[in-house]
Amino acid sequence: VSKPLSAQTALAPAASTVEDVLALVRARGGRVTSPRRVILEALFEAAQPRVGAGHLTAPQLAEAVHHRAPDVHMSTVYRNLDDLQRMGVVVHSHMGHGPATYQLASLAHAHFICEACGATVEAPETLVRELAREAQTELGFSIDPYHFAILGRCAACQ
Amino acid sequence: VSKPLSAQTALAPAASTVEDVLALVRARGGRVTSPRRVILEALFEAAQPRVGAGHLTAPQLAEAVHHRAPDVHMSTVYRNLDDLQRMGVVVHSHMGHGPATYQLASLAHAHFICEACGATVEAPETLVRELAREAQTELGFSIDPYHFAILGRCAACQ
DNA sequence: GTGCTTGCAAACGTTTTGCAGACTC
DNA sequence: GAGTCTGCAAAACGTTTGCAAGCAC
Repeated sequence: VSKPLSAQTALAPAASTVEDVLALVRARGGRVTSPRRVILEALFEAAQPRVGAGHLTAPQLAEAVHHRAPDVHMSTVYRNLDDLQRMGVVVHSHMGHGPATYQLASLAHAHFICEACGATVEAPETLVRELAREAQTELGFSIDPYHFAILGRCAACQ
Repeated sequence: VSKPLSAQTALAPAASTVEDVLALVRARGGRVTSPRRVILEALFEAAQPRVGAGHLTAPQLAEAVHHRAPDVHMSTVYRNLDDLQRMGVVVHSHMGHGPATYQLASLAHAHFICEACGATVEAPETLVRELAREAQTELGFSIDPYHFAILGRCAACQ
């Protein structure tokens, strides 16, 4: 049984700047603090195509945060990730083994991960939607397609 | 002629008794020890429809093992799960949050898990096969459908 | 001022490791 | 006899918690 999701609000609509997200945070009863701002900045930075795939583990995020604000504590990072998820502006997913990764809700996408070379492939939306449709009609199940990566072997590694 | 355990071998064909699996273990270069036998017995027991869904976390498995053999150490459980996976007779998967779960390879199946009530729904093979086919034709990606559960909300909880 | 949020330290649960001795084949 | 496997102790790892002080609103 997973954590209570009852307090989870709807996911954030596309928000393209840190200040957009902070406005959402405020609108949803959260406060704007400097650790929170830095954490969101780091998540935005990781989402830059040149920088990364847009998802970071909590330790990776903490390291990025420490470049700007060395005093932000690990536990603050975890608590913020939790809170930001409850506010619907961040989502986490499980990519292969190892710790969960976090990303901005507005940028969430489904993943395939190659077990051999570690490559991550973004799943096309059509495929995701089709799976969602089938799970709904056949099982009455409404899937959360971004939460778990699908593992296997990429074209090059088969 | 002992086989290296470093390389993963093909998954085991249907093996319906502990002794069948142990024969496979021997055939693949593993030895038959009493902790190993007890661990497999516990996995078989969990697969009984009346007992459970067929998958246990490592701590759950350790507890079951301790009923029969209190001296089997936690680390032995982990090492055996590792070895048995390498020999292709056990697989693990990630079901929602929390630790990985292990099951007999011959009984592996894909899962949907309800985030609200925790119910686990076995995915119909047709659906799994279709997803596998699409991932292959559209992305050249060969999926391992049993490794990760798909989260969402079951019919009752939507 | 209220009460959300923070830093710190300590603990938690799961998993991995090094080692010497025991056991299977 | 060779090499796998075991129990033990210790540590690594990611994560959570209690608390008193600090800060946003």
